[in-house]
Amino acid sequence: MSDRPIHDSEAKWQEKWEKEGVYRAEDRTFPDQPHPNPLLRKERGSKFYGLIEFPYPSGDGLHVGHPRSFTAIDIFTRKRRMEGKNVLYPIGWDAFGLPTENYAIKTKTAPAIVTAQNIANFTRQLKSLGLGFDWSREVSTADPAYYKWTQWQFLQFVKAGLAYKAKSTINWCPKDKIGLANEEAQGGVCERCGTAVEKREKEQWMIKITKYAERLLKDLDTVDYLDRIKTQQVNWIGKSEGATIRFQVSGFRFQDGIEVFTTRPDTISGATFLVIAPEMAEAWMRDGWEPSEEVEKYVAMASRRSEQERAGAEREKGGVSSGLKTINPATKKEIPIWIADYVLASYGTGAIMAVPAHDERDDAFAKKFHLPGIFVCTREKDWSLEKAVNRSIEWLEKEGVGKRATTYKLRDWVFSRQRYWGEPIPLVHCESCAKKKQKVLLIHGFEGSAESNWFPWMKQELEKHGFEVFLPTLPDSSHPKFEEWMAALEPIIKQFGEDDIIVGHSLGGRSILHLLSRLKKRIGHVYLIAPAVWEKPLNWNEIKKDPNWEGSDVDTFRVFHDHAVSWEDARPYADRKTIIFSDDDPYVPVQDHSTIPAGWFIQTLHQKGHFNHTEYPELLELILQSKNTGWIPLPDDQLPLKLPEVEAYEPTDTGESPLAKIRLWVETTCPKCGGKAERETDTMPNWAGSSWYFLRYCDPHNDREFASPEKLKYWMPVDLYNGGMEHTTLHLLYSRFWHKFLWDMGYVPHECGSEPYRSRRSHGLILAQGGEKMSKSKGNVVNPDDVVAKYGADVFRIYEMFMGPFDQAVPWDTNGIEGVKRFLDKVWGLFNVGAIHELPLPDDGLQILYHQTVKKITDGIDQLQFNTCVSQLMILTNGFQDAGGVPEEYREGYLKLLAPFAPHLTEEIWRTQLSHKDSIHRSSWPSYDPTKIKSATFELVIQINGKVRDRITVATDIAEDEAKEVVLKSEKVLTWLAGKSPQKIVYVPGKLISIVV
RNA sequence: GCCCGGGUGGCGGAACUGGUAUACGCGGCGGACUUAAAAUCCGUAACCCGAAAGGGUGUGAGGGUUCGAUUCCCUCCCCGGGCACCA
Repeated sequence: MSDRPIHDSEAKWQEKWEKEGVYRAEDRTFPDQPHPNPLLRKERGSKFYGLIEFPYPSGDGLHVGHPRSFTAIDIFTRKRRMEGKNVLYPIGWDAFGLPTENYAIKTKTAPAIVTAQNIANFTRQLKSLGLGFDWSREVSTADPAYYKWTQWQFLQFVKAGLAYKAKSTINWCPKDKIGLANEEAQGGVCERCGTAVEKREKEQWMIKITKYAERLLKDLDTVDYLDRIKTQQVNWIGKSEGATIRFQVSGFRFQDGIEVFTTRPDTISGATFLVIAPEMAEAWMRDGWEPSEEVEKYVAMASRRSEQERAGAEREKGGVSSGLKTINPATKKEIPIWIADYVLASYGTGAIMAVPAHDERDDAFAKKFHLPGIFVCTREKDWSLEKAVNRSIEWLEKEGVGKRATTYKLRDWVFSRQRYWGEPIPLVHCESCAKKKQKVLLIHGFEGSAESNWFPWMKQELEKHGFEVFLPTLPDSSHPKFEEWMAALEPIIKQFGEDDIIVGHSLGGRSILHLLSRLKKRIGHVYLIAPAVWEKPLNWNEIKKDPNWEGSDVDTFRVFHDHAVSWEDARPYADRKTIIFSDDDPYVPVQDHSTIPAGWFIQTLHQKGHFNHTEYPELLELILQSKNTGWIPLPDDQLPLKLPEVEAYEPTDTGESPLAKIRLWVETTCPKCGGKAERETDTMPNWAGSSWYFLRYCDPHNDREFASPEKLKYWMPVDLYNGGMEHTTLHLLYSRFWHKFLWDMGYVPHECGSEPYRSRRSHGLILAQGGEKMSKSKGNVVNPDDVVAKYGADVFRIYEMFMGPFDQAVPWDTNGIEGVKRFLDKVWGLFNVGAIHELPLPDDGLQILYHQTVKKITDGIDQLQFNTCVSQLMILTNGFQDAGGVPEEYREGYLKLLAPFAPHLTEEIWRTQLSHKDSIHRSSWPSYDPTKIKSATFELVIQINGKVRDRITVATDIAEDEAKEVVLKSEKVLTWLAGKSPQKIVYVPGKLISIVV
């Protein structure tokens, strides 16, 4: 018997597979309509998209943890391929990031060069493992052809008003000299180096992920994630429902009072004082409040303290009286206002009402500062908590002192990094554009006027914010003539430019589409509010009968409406385009991107009616997002904005990115006005490029779009996504959010669904031999290269699957791997013993074992139970060995079951010994015969008083009476019964008989 | 403190909707082959009592439901992970 071929054979097949394109995914067209609920959609159509978190190509090379996840999904996708699916299993590089930059600083090598070297090494390592990646789709986030689209997508956030620059307190790591997101500074220490973070004020780009909090929470119901992953997401989003209550402040010149958030408004009578966060007090001081010296001292001290110190071990509550008083609206009693840092500025409203009787923290604070803690229970004894809360909110709303409110722990995403090795943020700051006065044109609808609905209010509000507002009453709006309206509007728009804004309601919204495509003039931002553009052709006879339209001149409206509009034609002439629907509108139903082409940002406000009220603060808020800040997006044709080459990568002590030092790069011209402008010097975080890479895999070489809608429609959503638990809060949340936004914009086709991952699983860590974490400093790191060199890839793969349950942490065991090697040696031996004509014929036992194994592997892989799959394959292998060989009729099936686990060895046997031309990995998955899984007889277990006393072999289909009869005759049973008669006999078919005496 | 996991032989771990606890692998022990060793193969193995047949005990601890509990319920202990002054 020859030795099992390893290294030469493995390398040979790896090359051959690549040449033959065995793992190449084939782009096809979208075959069928997916079910609207992704959970029920299952794996639709002919495709299967399996995804692993693309690795960060660190200088240390592949860790043994990477192959655990990669091999698992490799096995899964190989099986799907053999089941006839068109499989996409791609690989790429999360290539931007700090370690590379730090290495570059140390060695004075360009990060791009370091990255290229690391990628080459990772590629070599991954290829040596025989993973069935489609290498033709390889992407790298640091490749300008890739980050062009990361930048472009970021600009879509800017244009939709979801990105903004704000001065915020950031977590500053003094060692790495970098601002960290809250998520990266958990526990008050830097995630990377463990140094305690400081608080610093810095202008940062932020993305409004909080706007998506509710959807990110609710849509978890539509995906199949591991429960603990869902739980972590839910906790991270941290929704709480309750009320905001406004407390009037006597003697303070800000008339708005103080708003607090509480989940227990029913306890308001017990509120004996208010507490505000020091940051709030600081803000008041900036606005002119002059507190006592003591307060000033306290606030200054609190702002110096880091989050970590504030949340520190003892949690000794500090605070100071503000000297201000307010009135408890329930008891009408005067209560004091305190300032204390146990109240967080960033949660709720930054202020609380303290109810010592109900809240431990308030109680501790009250005791320490000798504040009153009266207990007044407003809750009727038999009310549930929910009812009490609801009643109290009703009372607050009736009194006009408070209202129902929901808050989330989730904060906006701090998107800026003051570092070199990341995507440059493609914005320039133009002083002269910032100063320009912007025009707004408000267009009313059918039967409207400058005095109707919310127009007068909106005009006034916008003027307060410095806009020049045009609000014409259009001719004869009850009997609108198309050309007359156009003639009234066109001269106004002719004065408009790329900074200006048009807002149209209903028929006015429809008119915007006409105006843009007629005038072909570029406008800044258009808002179509419940635009009179319907998804389906209108049935005019029905409209005439509709009571909502009663008394209206439907015929004239119809003539106007017959002038066709096109979303597509209008699209190029407005830089930003927002459509707003009300979700309960009698005239205009909510539309989505199945009818409106990509590029329009569709928002649905939870409003009743057709926007006929006099005030809409939400609309105002949206329009104010178009207010020019002087930050100008680069036009698409100037993307990618490439990272300039620099000599020194050190971040600066001032907190600015190294890019700020390159004046030649920073100084540029404004793409809008052509004047002098300066580039943004911050770069994007790692989370940016990894938020959409799964979309790029669908169409990795596209240079006109980040991915074509056709390809996205075919491949998305990802069917199975596996990654580490360390990414279940941040990466998973960010990428879900990013994807939802692109979906909202229509760039991800509607058919894909708004959730990127149909299912998400997680693998456990691989620990070092003793059970502790692997780390370089402990010197207990196992290098995959060494394992592959010694045993080959097949053994390495199977060992990693066999170690323990996939989702649990397991320690590496040098001895354990030997068993796997023996297993594959045995397999090889089975195909090398004697001549083929000496093969045994299958007996009953072997037949059952084979069919059971097929079933077990078929189900087991789908459930990611790889460890038990391997043991079952070992059992079958032992069975064949005992029988003296593999019976002819099981040879191919057996090999195929093994193929996903040991792709090289099985291919070697398949092609060399069984003389197949095509790869085993493109063969079909074996099936089993359910009737051959059960044996004709089984061992009936006999229990007497719960103890096993005998076993009798009986026919599988034995009847209950017959079984009982046989059992009661058994000698052992008679002995144990000792003459007594059974009180009860329980029969479990196919299993046992339990006799109670 | 709160929320998730998880505690099964010497070790990694199996056990379907409650139904023979310890599959498979490692390691151990005994044997075969060999001059010898390695490799391979065969056998053995939870613990206690017993020469054996056999009996008893046993899935972190205690209790409960059940003819029957690793599995379901209650209380508690330990380990791992996440969140943590979130009003």
